[in-house]
Amino acid sequence: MPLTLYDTMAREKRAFAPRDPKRVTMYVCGPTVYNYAHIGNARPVVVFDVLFRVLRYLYGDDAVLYAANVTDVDDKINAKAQAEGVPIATITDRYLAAYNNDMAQLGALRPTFQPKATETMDGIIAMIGRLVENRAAYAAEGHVLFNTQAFADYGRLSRHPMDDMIAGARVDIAPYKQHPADFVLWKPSKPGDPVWDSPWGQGRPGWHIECSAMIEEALGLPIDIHGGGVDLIFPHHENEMAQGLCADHAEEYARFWMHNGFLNFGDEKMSKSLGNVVLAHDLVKQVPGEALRWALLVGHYRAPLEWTGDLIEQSRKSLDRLYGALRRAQDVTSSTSEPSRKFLAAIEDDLNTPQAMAELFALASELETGDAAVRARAKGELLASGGLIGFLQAHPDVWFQGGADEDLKARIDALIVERVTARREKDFARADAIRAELTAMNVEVMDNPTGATWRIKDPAS
RNA sequence: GGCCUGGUGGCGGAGUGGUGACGCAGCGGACUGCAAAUCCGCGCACCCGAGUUCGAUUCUCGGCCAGGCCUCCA
Repeated sequence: MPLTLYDTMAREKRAFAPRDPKRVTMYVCGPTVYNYAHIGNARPVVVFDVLFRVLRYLYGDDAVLYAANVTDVDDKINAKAQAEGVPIATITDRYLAAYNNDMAQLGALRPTFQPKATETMDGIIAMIGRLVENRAAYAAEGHVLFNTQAFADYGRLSRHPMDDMIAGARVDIAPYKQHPADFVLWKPSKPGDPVWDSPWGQGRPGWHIECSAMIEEALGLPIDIHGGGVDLIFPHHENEMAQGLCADHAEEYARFWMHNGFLNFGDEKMSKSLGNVVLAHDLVKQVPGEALRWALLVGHYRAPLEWTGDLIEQSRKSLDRLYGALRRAQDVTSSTSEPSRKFLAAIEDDLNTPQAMAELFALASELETGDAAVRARAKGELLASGGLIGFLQAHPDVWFQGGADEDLKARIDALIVERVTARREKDFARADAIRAELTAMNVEVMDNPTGATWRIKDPAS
């Protein structure tokens, strides 16, 4: 079963084969680090993390090179730095550290490369130079602009015919532009903002050029997969590709273009306990990161996703089901460490995570009801399948303990022991009293023939 | 106005030209000192209209609705 991916350029699913199976390359547009990332920013991170993991599984961990850039030159960063009276690096360092931390909580592996715009400045300037040399760009009034007329395929990715772009109501016509669709590669900085020297005067790069330069530097053209949110198709990816191709007279930029759907925020659906929390940075403090990851993958990556408190609740409960099955099967020894065929087939079909998750539940059922051989296989497949896309790697007890600290756990365990004894002696009044006490501590007791297990009922509250 | 997605049961969400995926919630039963979990079973969904077809939720056309993008903003 080959990996099939939907390619935005072709507008259809295509069988994926890397140019070089020993060197699979992927680039995804990363964050601008001027604030904490909101959960919408986390969607592409998680989606492409799944792809990263699948590629590593298929081609080997060392064969996959994944680059995600960090935009650390930006007006919003400048504004924040000025407001706080600190260098921009203070701002960008702070939010990049938080970003990496938050994304790790969502189970995202660190990309192989995480290039920064500020550290790619030489490459950016060199690339602009080549574009000017190739007559694909021109300097005017301290700006350098990309000459869209020089690139016949401009508009091909986004399917925006040139005429439309001129006819569009929101075209900004600046006097120094040769064509309304031309876009900036280099521009003067505003007073007080950071500047870099260039052959066209002091200034800073435009938004799109940094990605082109980073791809060239970190991976080299053409790359196998380029990812990002749908909102980036135009103009960002269109421009990025135009620059990259024209600078090097290259034929091909990205062999597969992949775009994840937007994450929308339901109007008033957020549950009370979660308020209107939309920052990933805040969410990971209140909800297990794995549940958030589940929520982000519960729909297909290309479909829009409505972000609601209910979605988060359901996601946590779905994981309860899976971890519950594993908890009840702690005495079972896995007989395999490979994902199930059905699971793999689903995930290789353009990352059909909803169907892959359904297979996880099917495996959980087998684990509950099968004979010894079935259970051993099901446990192994459940763990391996879940693990392939970043789930179910915690110990079940830890999942259900919901982050309780050692002191609390000790107190709960003591009560559990006491209650088990009371039940054994048929002192049900005492057993019920202890249950009530535990309930007051937000702990739910689950009896079984040999003793009892427990869980924190709602880690968020 | 242009381009592009999508409209599936109480909710989320796959999929398919012809026996209602899967999860959450709900209902009935088994199990259980109680409870939870688990197990067994239940609900008869596919925006509207026309067409193709023996048969369409699935294909075609039209309509309605929702969402996205249409340049310096990630």
